Amino acid sequence: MDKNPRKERFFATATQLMSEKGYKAMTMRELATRLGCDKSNIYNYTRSKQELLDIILFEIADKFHKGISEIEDSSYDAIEKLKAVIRLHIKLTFDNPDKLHIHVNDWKFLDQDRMKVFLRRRKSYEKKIEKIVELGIKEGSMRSGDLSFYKNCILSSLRWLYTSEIPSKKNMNPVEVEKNITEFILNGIKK
Amino acid sequence: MDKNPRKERFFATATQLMSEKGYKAMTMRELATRLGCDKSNIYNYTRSKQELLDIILFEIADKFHKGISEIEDSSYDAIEKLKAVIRLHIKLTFDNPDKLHIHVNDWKFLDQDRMKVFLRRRKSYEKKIEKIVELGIKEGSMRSGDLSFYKNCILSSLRWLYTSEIPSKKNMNPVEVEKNITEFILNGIKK
DNA sequence: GTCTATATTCAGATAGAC
DNA sequence: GTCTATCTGAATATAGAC
Repeated sequence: MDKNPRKERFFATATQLMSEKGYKAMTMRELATRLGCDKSNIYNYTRSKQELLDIILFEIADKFHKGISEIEDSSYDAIEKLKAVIRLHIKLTFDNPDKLHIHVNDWKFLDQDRMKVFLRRRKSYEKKIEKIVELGIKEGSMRSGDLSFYKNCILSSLRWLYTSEIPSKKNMNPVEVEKNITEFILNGIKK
Repeated sequence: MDKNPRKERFFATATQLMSEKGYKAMTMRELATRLGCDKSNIYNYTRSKQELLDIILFEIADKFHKGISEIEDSSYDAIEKLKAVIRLHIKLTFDNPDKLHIHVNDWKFLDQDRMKVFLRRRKSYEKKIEKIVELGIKEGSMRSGDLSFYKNCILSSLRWLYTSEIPSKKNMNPVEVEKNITEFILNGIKK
């Protein structure tokens, strides 16, 4: 993204700290300490704490949007589309564990206007998931039922990847995780 | 619980506000405003904001502990035990949506010692879930696989009930929800 | 870019009168 | 139990010298 290594280090550190503490509990003072500089220096890299949050949240939101749009436009059948959604989540999670954590926990601290935009995009994303399930039911490959309910179950099943503690993911193999989660969402736990 | 109606109203309001805003973002000032009194009055009902959080978290933790222990000690087979766990979650969620929300989001704001206790209990709860899956695999009723992975998938599938917005639950029927979630966890989405 | 110093706001909590 | 007044600390952010 940014080729400036100072700025990169700043954003990496800020993201990690915000993920650990949560937006409200993270302080610019603590961030400065971790960076090894004075608090005032932070404002060389960002205008405000709000802006920091905004950048992280919308970067991830954009990646989800782009990913789901490509899946939607593909010629896959519903099951293949669902598998691709799972793959998308796994990839984004393993590439940006801290950002995903912030994405799911701290959106409510955006200021009013930006939050509206954010929630509109999230809604749009969820609608596309429901469309896939709807297609699956029509194709006869998925159990019929309430679309919103299935959407919640699917997204929820993927969510523990980024709500759980980060260290636990360190020695996990993304390909293996993808296989197992796909199996769980498609077939459940019963033999 | 408490027969004092003033105190009950206080705790109900505090719980609701803490669930809405999150522990850090909730202020005693705002709580006072919502109660229609001065901020200093709050300290007639609780010693501190910390204590408030502590009470809510451990009340719910105890209910989970009691519930899972009863299930563990039953003569049910693994599938029936898993169904009972799902039922337990649904019941607790519909009875105390705000407390469950706090339980999952704000435990990290407990102070060190109490957090240790809290996490130890949570770990113990999760172990009991894994034991059930282990039993299911042994009985041949559940697909074999990593126990911790299944535990995460199961708990995650139940979690959207209390992370999602409260109003959306208003017109849901707990019995219907239980049936659908059970079906999803056991058999997945594929037909 | 780095610092010191500071402005401003707001938080949790307490003292003490009624 | 209720209030007013206040203490104390900590937060975000900025000004300005080097």
